[in-house]
Amino acid sequence: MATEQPAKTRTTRQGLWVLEILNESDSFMSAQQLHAKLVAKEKTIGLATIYNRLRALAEAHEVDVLRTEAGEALYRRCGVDGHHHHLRCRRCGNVEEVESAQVETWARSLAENAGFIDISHTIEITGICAACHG
Amino acid sequence: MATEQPAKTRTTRQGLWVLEILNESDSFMSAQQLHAKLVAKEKTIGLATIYNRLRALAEAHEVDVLRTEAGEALYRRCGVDGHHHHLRCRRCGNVEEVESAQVETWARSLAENAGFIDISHTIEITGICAACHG
DNA sequence: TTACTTGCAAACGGTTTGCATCGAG
DNA sequence: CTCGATGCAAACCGTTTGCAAGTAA
Repeated sequence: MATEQPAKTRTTRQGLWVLEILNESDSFMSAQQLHAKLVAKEKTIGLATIYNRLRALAEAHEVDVLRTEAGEALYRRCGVDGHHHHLRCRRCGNVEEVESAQVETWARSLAENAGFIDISHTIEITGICAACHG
Repeated sequence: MATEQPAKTRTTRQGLWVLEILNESDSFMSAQQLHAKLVAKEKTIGLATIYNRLRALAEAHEVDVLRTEAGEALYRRCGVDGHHHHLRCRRCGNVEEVESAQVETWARSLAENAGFIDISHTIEITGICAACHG
């Protein structure tokens, strides 16, 4: 393994703040929510910077990205190791993680059988959670 | 309490055009692509109308909607009966349909066990197809 | 006739970008 | 000192909406 250092990302105060917030939370958040959290912490940072950092992190696969039905992007720090999917309540927005080796296998072999390579997949299950329809 | 009005959608020339295009194609398309196809057929119709129709159709579950990574909405006529998912090539954009009762069951029971109701799900598998990496 | 539909144009909301300035290396 | 990072403001882009005119029922 090469001691790859192509990541020429400079260490800036703002960049660290963004990571800090991402690390503090274990659920998806939008760029604007992240910005709000920093403002709440009295950190001065521009929205543009957040979008820049987030895009860089996404390209480097350091965060996972998903889109809400409204077209808004949600980000979350997500180790490449723990691949999983989400069960989200459409009412309260709460997200639970979901894993299933079976489904992972199904998706992979299906695509392989079709001659695909470099396979990836996304699964989103939504509904109204018990607390919300109780 | 509920003054339920049934679908009181008027039959208009434009509404029919939109359905016509949706019926002609068996793959997802954006509102703008749909508009372009109508223009190509010398049909005069406003983009706003297409968005209106499409939104109404989506609310009535007459079309399926999904979002591209770029946040653009794609629509497709899709009978409620034939629920299926997609295997898409990231290079050529080709889409194949995929079905699996197993996975449908898995998704449903998973959400039910978590106490969810009104469950729905989306699965997107992507990769590079045989023709593209051959 | 009634009131839903159309469609132009303007508003919107999330995201990206131009560019002058800041600051890490 | 250099060159990437920052962030305000403005551009972008897909989508929604206000409203006057058109039209199905």
